[in-house]
Amino acid sequence: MPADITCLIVDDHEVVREGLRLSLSRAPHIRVVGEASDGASAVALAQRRRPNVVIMDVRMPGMDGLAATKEITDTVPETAVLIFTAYSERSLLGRGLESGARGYILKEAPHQTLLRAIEKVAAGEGYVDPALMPSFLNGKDRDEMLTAREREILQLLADGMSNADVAGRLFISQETVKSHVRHILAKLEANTRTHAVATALRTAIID
Amino acid sequence: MPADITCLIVDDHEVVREGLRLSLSRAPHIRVVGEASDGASAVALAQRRRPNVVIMDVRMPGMDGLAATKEITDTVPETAVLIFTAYSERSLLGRGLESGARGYILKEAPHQTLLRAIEKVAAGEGYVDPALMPSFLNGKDRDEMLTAREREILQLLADGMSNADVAGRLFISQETVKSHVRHILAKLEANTRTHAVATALRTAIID
DNA sequence: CCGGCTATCCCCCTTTTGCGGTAGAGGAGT
DNA sequence: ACTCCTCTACCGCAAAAGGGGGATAGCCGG
Repeated sequence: MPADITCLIVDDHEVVREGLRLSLSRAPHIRVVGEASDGASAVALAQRRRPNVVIMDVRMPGMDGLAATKEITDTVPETAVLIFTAYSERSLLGRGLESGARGYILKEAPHQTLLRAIEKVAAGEGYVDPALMPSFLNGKDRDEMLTAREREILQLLADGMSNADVAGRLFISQETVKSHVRHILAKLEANTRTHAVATALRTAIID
Repeated sequence: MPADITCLIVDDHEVVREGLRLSLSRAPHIRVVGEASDGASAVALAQRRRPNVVIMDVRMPGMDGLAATKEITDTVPETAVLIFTAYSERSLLGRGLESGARGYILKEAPHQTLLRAIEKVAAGEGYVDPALMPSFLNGKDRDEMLTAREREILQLLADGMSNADVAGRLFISQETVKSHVRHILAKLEANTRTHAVATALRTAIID
């Protein structure tokens, strides 16, 4: 019989932390050892408590869940991070796993599924929500197709910058920006930069 | 001593419903009489159970929280709707109240605050989360400044349509569309349509 | 060592967008 | 009745964006 699984809850919404606490309290072998409502305190708490699993939201004020995940997996390697997020952020799966997360589960998952995912990642295995597998396998995991540079440019477009503005900001030629934009449009199957930015915001490729 | 407050929970995330159930179970005078995970079943349940209060999320698959709110306040006038949503959707406040909601509270609110809000709306009073009052009073409640037509056009822009496309869709002249777009840009303080769409998506003016 | 990916840059051309000003018709409120 | 707002529509012009074609250099993995 294994020891208890220690668990850290990270989410900026009080009500979600309550819900998680309630769900986890039903599993006798899981113990919640802390809660955080933003990335920075999540990292600090993880380093102090060294839990087996961190249940991590992505969208949070200040340091977001992906940055916090990278920080935690770098400094507390024995801790497994399970990303816990909404369906609309499904395209973060790729970057989530890149940043060191061991699992990825949706907020709409029933709690039995959540408990199984926690056990899996605590045992050193990976877990990906079944609802995400189709898009993952089809390579429709859209943000994976964008390079870091392209995401960076797309982010600036979302802030209303023209090609010239972006070129100035990144110290590159305007022609280069146009080139990147054309690639972004092709990859996101968008006709206009506006459409590309909307798609990216909707699937949380940028924010 | 008043009778119990009956309450319906509407949110598409299992974990949020759990959290609400837990929070509300701590208040002896509040009784949860139902749960729904989308707008349509929320309306059906409200009509059958006729609760004192509906705690309503906004973003949901299918019928959203605003449409459900309008439907409920139209058909079950004795029921008070309390909109319960995330900070990033703060600009929905105006439309929320328009659609008949009697209160508006943020998901990050501590549960005592939530309980107070429930009591207030059950008693026939209004409630607006204090965190939203500054933007409300300053008139920075951005989506209030956009007319219905402008929102409609902005929504189409977000789907990647050109002025000509929008004109065709709405059976109006392209010049008219340009006119609307200029007004939108001015109101949202955006330089480009892309910026306007990004702002609108970020503050949930459109989706 | 070579092929593929990435980032950079350049040309030309057409279409779209943004910005200025202007204005009538209809509705709501005072 | 009068005013304010909204939606509608037009003109012209300068800037920006989109689409096509290229090219070069670095870097990484087979």
